[in-house]
Amino acid sequence: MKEKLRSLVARAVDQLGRDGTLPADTQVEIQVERARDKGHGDYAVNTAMVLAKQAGMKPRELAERLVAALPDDPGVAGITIAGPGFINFEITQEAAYAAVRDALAEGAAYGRSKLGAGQRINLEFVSANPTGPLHVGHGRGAAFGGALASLLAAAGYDVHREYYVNDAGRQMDILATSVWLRYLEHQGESLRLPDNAYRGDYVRGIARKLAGEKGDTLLQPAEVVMAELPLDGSEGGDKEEYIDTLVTRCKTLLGPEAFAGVFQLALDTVLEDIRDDLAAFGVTYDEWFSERSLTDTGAVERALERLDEAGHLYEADGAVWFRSSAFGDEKDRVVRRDNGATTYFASDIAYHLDKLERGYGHCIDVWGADHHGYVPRVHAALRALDRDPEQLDIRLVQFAILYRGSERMPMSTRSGQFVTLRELREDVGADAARFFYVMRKPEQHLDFDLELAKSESSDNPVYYIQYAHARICSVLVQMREKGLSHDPDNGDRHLTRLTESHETELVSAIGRYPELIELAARAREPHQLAHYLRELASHVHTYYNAHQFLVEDPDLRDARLNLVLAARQVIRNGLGLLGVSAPEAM
RNA sequence: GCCCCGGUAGCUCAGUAGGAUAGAGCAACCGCCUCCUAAGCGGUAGGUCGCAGGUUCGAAUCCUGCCCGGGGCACCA
Repeated sequence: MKEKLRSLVARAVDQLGRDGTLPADTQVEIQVERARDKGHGDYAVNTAMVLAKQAGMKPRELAERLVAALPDDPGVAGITIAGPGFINFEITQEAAYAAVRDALAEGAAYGRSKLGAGQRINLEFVSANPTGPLHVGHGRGAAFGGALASLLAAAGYDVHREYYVNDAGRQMDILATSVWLRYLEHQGESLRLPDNAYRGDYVRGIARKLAGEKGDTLLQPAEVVMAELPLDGSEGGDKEEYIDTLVTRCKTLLGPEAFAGVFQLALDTVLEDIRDDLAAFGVTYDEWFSERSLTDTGAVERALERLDEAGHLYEADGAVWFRSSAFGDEKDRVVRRDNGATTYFASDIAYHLDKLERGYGHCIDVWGADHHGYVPRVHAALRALDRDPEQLDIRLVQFAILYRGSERMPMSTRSGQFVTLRELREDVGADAARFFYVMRKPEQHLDFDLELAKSESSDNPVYYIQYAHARICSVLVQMREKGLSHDPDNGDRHLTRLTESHETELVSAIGRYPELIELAARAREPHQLAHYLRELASHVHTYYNAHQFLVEDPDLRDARLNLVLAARQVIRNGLGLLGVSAPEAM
């Protein structure tokens, strides 16, 4: 309907261009909006106000000319000019009921759009280091990314969900070392855990697994392992230097092969945990992309060569630097350290180049807000490689802070006292967790109230929406118990019986769903869907309280059932995109 | 110091590429279950949209400056 109105107005503008009211080559983006106020009809167009200046006449006057030039359309019931020069359209009941018809006919496909036209999008999200279980901060990225992926897919994009696995580098070495130290403990050695070691319980778990597989073959006396180390941070030394020394010693004592074994066991265990965790959260991936593979295949070296050939690399202080400041970054960045190893940033350049070369014209990265300083350098790298930085859309997601009542929950992976995503799921349930995470726009800090998420009350928006769905299901159960049946075709023939204000509003809300999918997808804002669903549920509850659906009159009854079943379909579809279930009963 | 995000009702937040009288939920107060699940509904009350300028037919929305809160500024990942 929105599109139809747009084309009607476009034709009117052309017409005025031909008769000289407007400049002949007038170009304007015609904005058709849902009227916020019922008194303003169903749709509003502001074109007259936008073009008033060019036309050299008052907005209302131009609006009148436009209206006069509008072609007739059977879906339009009335046109009025209001306010400063809005053209308000009222659509016919028949056109409005089409939403109910479509929702029932299209079912799960209702709301799907061709907006994306099959364009391939690579959506990378979570990508947490596999150094431990996901915590609640990652949960927001998972819920947001998962919902955005579904939303974009519903809007007609070909979405590829990807997790970038940081399976190389220092942090993973530290994890492997931490596992080995716990293993030594498990074998009866007593030693002091470094400040910077990973100390969560899961490390002990991996250590036990290691002991189970390797027995005491990896055992070394604690005195040897801990001999002549520098001072640790808490001892007045440098904790980074301390842990690095220990990592090096670990590699030496174990030998490259055994160390690689410990490393791999730690990686596989943690990654499997993450994968299971996300799957239970309703988030799945098309690809788990290994950072290490970029080094193994030489992709990192190739990327650096390309930068070098283009003259964007230079040496200083024994390291190789990328001249990112020439491409909008605040300073240059190291891509190869003085010890010869490439940096994480170098891998990231290769990774993003790889994504583009795999044929994704558009890439979306979902990052934690703490990585925002990293954005300019990645864009700089793409620019330096003659790629359009617009192709990489980086969405930053702010922190989620957990509260239990008024108590703020602490979080720190290193100390091991974080609240894991798994714990959160088990506490409040996956449905509530996913909804709460996407309810707020991503730029907004999220106060996640555990008590509220768990409460089975009207305070809780998840249950409110799910309840609307369950109530409709329950009506059908009641219907059968009363020995009645529903004839959808008959209902369809009598949709015009739905004239109550509660009914027309619900019809209108259902009709808005496809528009909302496009809007939310375009803006990459799943929270719009969450808010819409709350509104839709509100219409359902209001209607439910105001009117009986299972009335005597079979025509009216069938029509009402068509309406609420259409609403149920939209709730189901919408919740599905957010990864929230739509229970039949509660 | 520089960069990013936020500042809208007592609280938590929406506000759809600047649009008509700024909206929800919670909390507060008043009502509604012999009737399809009260995990619900109706009503009342609640606002200098952080502050000051600017842009224009029109600004919570765009621009500039300032104030407050959160985060980030590694040869870590």
